[in-house]
Amino acid sequence: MHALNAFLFSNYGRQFFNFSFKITRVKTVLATMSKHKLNPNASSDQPAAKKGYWALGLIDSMKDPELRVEEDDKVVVIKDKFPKAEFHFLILPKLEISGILSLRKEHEDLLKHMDDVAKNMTEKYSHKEFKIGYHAVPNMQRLHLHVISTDFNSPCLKTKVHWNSFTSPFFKSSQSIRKELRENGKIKKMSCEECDGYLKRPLQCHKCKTFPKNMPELKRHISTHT
DNA sequence: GTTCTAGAAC
DNA sequence: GTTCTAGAAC
Repeated sequence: MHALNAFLFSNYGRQFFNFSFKITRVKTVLATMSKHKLNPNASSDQPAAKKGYWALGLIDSMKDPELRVEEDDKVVVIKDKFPKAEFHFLILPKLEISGILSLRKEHEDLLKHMDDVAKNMTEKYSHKEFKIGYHAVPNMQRLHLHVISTDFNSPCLKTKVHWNSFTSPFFKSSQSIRKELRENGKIKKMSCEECDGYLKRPLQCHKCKTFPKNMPELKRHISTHT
């Protein structure tokens, strides 16, 4: 027993566990790859293979009964796994649409339906104010509409990018996306420069003209608005 | 998307 | 010395 303990806490022991941990990760990635059987012909804003297999996480989350809130024949509503506010839902179509850049005229009705489902969710929590929209450049594969309460009170809200992704023009309202699709038949890609500008811009309160100097200060500040 | 952490900022 | 963030790794 002493010998085992000595091994576990020795450098060799640590290295052994590090190694087996890495092997486990490789196995997980391989399992994910075979499970999703990535279709090379599927339309995609940016292939998951290019980003990493974590980008497929939403497709698994849709099936997770722990996260699933409700569904109908066209969409699934889930709780965001790392909510950035007290209420943070995602509405995902059952149809395989990788993201907003894959949207076409034929999806107009689906988007209206997603919007209706979103509004219906907010009515359940009518004491709260919500934002309903899409990230201009999402990291996760599969179209998802964010329904998020504007308290932004959550331990998962940690970084400037988190904040700006919901409070700058990087967050495109469902209304504006639907309008663009209606008028142009597709959604124009936001340039990397424009994205970066929004995501890296200085912190600004979403309700007043306060510019907190860092995240802890921002979180203290926004708590005064509730 | 998150986690981890080096080094910047305080 | 501690807090905070940005960037790499996953």
